[in-house]
Amino acid sequence: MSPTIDEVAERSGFSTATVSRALRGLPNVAPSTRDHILRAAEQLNYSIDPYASRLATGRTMTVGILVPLVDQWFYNKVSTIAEAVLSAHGYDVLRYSITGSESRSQLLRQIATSKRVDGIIIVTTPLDQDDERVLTNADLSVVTVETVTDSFPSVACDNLTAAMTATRHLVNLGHERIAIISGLVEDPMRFPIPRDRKRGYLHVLQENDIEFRPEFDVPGNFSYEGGAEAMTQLLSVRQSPTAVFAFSDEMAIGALKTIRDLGLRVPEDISVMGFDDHDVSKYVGLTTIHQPVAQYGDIAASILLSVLAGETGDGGFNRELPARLVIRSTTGAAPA
Amino acid sequence: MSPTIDEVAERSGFSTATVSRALRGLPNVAPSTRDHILRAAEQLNYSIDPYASRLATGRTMTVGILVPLVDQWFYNKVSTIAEAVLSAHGYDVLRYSITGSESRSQLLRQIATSKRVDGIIIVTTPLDQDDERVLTNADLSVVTVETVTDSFPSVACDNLTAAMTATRHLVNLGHERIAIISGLVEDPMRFPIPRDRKRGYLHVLQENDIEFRPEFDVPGNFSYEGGAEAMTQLLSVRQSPTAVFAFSDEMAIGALKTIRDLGLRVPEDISVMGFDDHDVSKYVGLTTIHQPVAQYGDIAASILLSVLAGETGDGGFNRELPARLVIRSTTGAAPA
DNA sequence: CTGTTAGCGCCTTCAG
DNA sequence: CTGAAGGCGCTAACAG
Repeated sequence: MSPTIDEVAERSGFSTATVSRALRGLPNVAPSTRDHILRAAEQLNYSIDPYASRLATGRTMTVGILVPLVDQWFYNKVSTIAEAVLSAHGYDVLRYSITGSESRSQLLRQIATSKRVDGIIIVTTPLDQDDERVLTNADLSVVTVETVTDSFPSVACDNLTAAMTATRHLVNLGHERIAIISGLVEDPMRFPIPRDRKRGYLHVLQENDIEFRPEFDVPGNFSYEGGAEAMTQLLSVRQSPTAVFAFSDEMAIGALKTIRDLGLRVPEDISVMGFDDHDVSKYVGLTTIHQPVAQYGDIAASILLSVLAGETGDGGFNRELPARLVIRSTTGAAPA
Repeated sequence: MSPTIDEVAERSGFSTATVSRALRGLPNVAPSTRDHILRAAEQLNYSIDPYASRLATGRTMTVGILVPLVDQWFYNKVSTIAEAVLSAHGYDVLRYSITGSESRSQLLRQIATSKRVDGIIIVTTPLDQDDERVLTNADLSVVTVETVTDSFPSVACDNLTAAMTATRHLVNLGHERIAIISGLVEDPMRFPIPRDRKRGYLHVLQENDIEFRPEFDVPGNFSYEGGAEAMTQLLSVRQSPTAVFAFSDEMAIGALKTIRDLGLRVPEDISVMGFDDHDVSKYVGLTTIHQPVAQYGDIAASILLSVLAGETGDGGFNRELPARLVIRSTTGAAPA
């Protein structure tokens, strides 16, 4: 079996209490004593049992990351970065994903009662009053990404403005028949992001006296395939769009395939723009809105760390990061 | 504070022992008793403290997944799926990624002594004798993916054959100047995959009396960018290649960009093929070798689960899954 | 079928 | 600066 703290105590000639202090770097241990103990631990190849430690301290030293659908670039990026900074600070991280069957609230309640984590990063998922209360009552530190509440600190970009920028880009190119490939086909949770982006789109349409056509709003489920399907639907409309703004790069790329399979040219016949700036977008020449996804993970993790460290950063700490237009080759002047 | 087992015992009128048994679904509990206890637990919103439980049982009910560089499609896919099946079976999962600074062996040793996991899925990473011993001594159940040892069960495809298939496809199209964009620039761990694929490539070259040109082997680091850079290097060679076989789709896509930026056409001027069948590949029309990545995660998790359950499946259980050529539009006849 | 009694390995007062 | 002792919440024999 692996060595316990008692063996280290015995070998070093000190009590387990002193060994515990020494190993954790606490004060009130004589330097020579500490050396002695560290050496003994080293020789025994000893390592603190994290679970026993947790039981004794009440701190789990693990945090959760909650994402809606883990198999998307955005979520992978955010969680990967967050994991890296968290684990660099000694935390274990558990990824939770909301699958179809469990509702967000159930999962949240389960996490809250499971005594498994000290804190959690909630990505993109909206929270209602109940959810917030459950989290607060469970004494969990929480940070949200791309969703804001008035209870927890958050990191996000201004989706409304970003969508306006995207739409304006298209309008400025002379497009008037501009469609959107929006969010989820079924959206029981009412994700705020697609809504904000659509509002930005509508705003710019109105600003330019362009009438919104309901058939120009087709959901794409944030997937390649969904984007491709949405596009075939959009192209089947009489007076089909000359430009499409997809709410994620994956959907935009799906749309591109549909367009090209039909023998249409991009951007000569139709312009396409995405949102996110997926790692692959640069390589397929997709015009898009770049949002600092990696930073979301980085900053969210850092905030969570400081909250866990007890640094009471005056409560509501909502960071808004800039998004920007990246023009590549899938958008161009509207056809004559 | 959250309720403890004692409170449930008190409220239900049974001892903690019986409560423990009832809650875990163990036998030797009268149905009515169990009902009673479950109800009490429910009312208290009680949930077993996993860390206390771990301490008492010695089983952590958590497993690790070790990947080299987590920010790649392949690893995300494998680990996401594996996480899903593992957590469906009550396990927590911790992702470990080998970063530049820590060596594989260090990490492995750390994991082995950390007492944190019962088992681990090791993806793509080669293991030497020492590594294997460390893992075995720590009494960890291990399953490997895309790397085989004679100590642990594994899942993989036949990279040699798959690479031969890929190369033959190119040869059959009339190509003779076939380059590869291979693995890591620096490969201290000596990953077996790029080696196997290169062997397959060389084999087919030889089979067809095509001489291997060393300048036709450029590493691409398995990234979009690396693939793009490798391609510019390949195109700067006198008598540059008419076909390129990249060892991952990301690299192939990077290469495509370089080619097109230079005004060359694909596949008329140059053919490109990848490996993996990345989710995006279908949408960019990339010819590639499809390997069942999701299944790797699924099967590896299942095997690990059965090993953890003590089902001694006669030791070496090496599953080899089929890979297949998927012809799309980036490969074509060699230019005249 | 149920309860009692020891721990699991570590941390934390509280003395010294 | 160091040690003794009790307890974190749960499980595992062993009795009954």
